[in-house]
Amino acid sequence: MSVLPERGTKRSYLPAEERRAQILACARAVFARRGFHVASIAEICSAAGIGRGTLYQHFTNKRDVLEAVLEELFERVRGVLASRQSVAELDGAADAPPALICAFCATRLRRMLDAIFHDEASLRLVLREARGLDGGIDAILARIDGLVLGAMVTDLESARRLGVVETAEPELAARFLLGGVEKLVLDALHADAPVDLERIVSVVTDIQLTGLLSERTRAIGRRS
Amino acid sequence: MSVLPERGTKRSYLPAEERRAQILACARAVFARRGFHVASIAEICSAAGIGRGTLYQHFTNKRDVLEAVLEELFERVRGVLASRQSVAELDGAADAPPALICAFCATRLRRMLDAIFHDEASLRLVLREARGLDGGIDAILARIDGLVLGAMVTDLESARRLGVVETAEPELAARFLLGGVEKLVLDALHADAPVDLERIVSVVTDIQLTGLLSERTRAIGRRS
Amino acid sequence: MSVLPERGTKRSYLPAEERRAQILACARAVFARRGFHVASIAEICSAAGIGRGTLYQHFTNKRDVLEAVLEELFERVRGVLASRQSVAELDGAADAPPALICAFCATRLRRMLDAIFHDEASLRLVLREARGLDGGIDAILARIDGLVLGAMVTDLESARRLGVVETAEPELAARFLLGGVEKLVLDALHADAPVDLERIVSVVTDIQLTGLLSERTRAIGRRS
Amino acid sequence: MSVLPERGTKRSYLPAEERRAQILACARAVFARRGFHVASIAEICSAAGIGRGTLYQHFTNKRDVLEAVLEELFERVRGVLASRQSVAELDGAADAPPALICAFCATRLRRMLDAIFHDEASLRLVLREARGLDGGIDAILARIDGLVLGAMVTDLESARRLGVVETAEPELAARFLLGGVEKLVLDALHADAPVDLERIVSVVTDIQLTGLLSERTRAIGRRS
DNA sequence: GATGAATGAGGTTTCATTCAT
DNA sequence: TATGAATGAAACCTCATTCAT
Repeated sequence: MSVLPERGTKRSYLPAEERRAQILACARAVFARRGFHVASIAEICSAAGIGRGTLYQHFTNKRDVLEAVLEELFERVRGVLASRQSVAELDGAADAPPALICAFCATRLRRMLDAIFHDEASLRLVLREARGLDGGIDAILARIDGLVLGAMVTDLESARRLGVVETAEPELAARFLLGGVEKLVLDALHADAPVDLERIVSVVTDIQLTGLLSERTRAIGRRS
Repeated sequence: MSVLPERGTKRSYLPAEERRAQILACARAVFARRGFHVASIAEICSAAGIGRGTLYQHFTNKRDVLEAVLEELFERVRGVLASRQSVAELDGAADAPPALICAFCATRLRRMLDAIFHDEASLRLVLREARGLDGGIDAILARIDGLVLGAMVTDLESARRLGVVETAEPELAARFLLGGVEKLVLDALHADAPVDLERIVSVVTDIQLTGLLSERTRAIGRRS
Repeated sequence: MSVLPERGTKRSYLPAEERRAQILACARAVFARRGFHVASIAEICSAAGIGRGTLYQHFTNKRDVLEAVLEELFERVRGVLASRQSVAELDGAADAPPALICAFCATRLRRMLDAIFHDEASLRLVLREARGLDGGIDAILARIDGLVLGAMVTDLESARRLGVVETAEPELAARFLLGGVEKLVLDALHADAPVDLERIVSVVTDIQLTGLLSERTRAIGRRS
Repeated sequence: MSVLPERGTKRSYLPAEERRAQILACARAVFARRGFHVASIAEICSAAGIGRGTLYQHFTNKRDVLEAVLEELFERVRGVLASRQSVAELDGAADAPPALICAFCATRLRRMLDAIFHDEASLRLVLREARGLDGGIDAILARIDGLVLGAMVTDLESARRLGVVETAEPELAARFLLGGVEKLVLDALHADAPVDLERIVSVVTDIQLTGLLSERTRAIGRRS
């Protein structure tokens, strides 16, 4: 992850833009691996192969660095969401069988999450970075969350309009789903297991759409 | 939350046991409010109305204090779970209508979560405390998580044996549910809104058991 | 000036009050010798024979230390001025010969300046410490100045009421005198010469009271 | 005060001589406004509209910049003093009335001070710049002081030879006068009031020449 | 048991100065 | 000649921990 300069060179010169981006990349990795508080500026700088002072020519603060990392992530997520096709445009969904719908939803969810969970670093950052730091960090994390939830809610409402799902509280349902996925991902991270987003998403979509009740029990419900 | 000594007394003497418990109570509050890294020993001590040195007669470390707080929580959760009635013992469940089952599950889940979410402090602690600190903290958090998940999995398997639910992956399902609840609780905390655990649990149980799909779509599924 | 702990002792314990006073004494010396910006906290601490952290248990800031030093000086000057006898009470002054009056004024001025110029350290501090630091430093320096000027103005006005002096602008006259003394003292300090306050004050008082004009020229003035 | 390059030009090329002079002008302003320690190289450079590296092609040091600024000032003062008419050449002074002499002295003093206090920047620089920096800065400030004091002493001695003034210690008298003026100017600066050098000089000259004693008291002196 | 003064490692941040372009 | 990216020494400050009282 770290981008060290060529061996033997004392200094490496980069245009400000590039240097900033490089620092951001290293910072993301370090923050993700160690957490904001434990990570030190020195760590980030040595990961980037630069002196400590250099970092401060591009960022005013340690917090500013984290903010920039998250801002970048925010932009990426926004970009991905903006370029998605609207569910509403899908015709014929109303008459599709459940299995097909599940598959479609899973894929669609997967795509979106890929934007956030683009790399393990971003993922760890968003999921477990200590909230409660002063300044804009909470706000950005909230904005990212809002972006994702908003997209999910939009989808749910479109689906409801198509008659595919029924839910009185799309907000809650979206949050619930997202929370469930996050937990599964976190646990995988925590166990140092590879994150099989594909499988997680498909299982989770299935549960949320179909529900856990057995067909037998449902039948009892329909009878009464 | 802080347990200050009587006014006017310079020093207050307490038997070791009590003092330890008192410190723990204050520490839980402070850690919850500020997070492990941001909270300072001084903060905890002044909340407890004691000198900084006193804390070190009962704990070896800042980390040790957090560990003790979590250990205490762990014991409480274990106690609650140990005293629960087994689902397996419930007869007649197999023929109950879905609505009744949902209500039952919701209540049961609610009871368990109450143990962890006993007070806002415990709750914030478990949900957002930065993982990744060296030492036993991760382990304890994992043990608490395991306790809860274990209970949920046991319930799910009992229910499956009764023919009430169908799930190939009770582990995943349990984690998913727990994650969803946690997210909803966290978001409420984060918005400084009161945590309406009652409502959260009931909505969430409903979604997970019944699923979001409309009856119309399900019918299509049954036809094919 | 530095108050080092006994040799061989690792730590020396002092009641907060005393430690604070000791640090202040050392800080005054160091600030005086090196100037606020050049002086470092480390310097002050090693002069006081304490660790760097100890200083920060008594002061919040480097600036706070300087402020405290100056505040102390302010209080000392105020005390001295408060205990002075009023000029107005002196009877018979109206008919005293000029030489006597000069001597009296010189002594009185000397007493007052002794309070400020109590030691070389205070003196250097007040006279040449960089003004323009944010915070209360300017204000305290101004208050000290005001104290001294106020006392001088009061004296001048009493003297005028007694018919001993004539001046339309006691404010200006006082500032002028004080400025003149300060310059002479500064120059002495600067040349590393001992500051003969006795002589400076007497010469300066003489010039300001009597004036430089020759008796011959004055006579011309009286004639016309 | 800053001499910015033409708008739209990325780089502006100047012959070394001019660039140096331009930097000096900006540096004088910045040092005056902020003080040597607080002023930063970056500040000076951005005031001059140049890159930080450029400054180091004309000066070796931050200190070197201040030295150059002061050296320039020194030369200007020397020039002004060199072109003054000698007091000794003035005839008839011996029989002039005191008021006329005061007026003459005030004007003459005013002229000289104008050279130093040419602009507010120079003035602040000379009066309050922290002494005690290693290197030649103290020396230059002392040389400037010496220049002015020398001129004043010469004047005083000429006047004494003409019988206009009486003073055993022209050195002290000159310093005293200069100190008094400086204080008044500093206080005005400090209060952000405009510096009315005209008035300051005339009041101060009057006090120093005539003295504060009332005519009544003087008469007592003459009698005895 | 309790205290709070003392400590210093360790972190962040600044800024004069260098140097490749 | 001009630039501004890079540097790292050095400063300030925090705070968990120790220890004499």
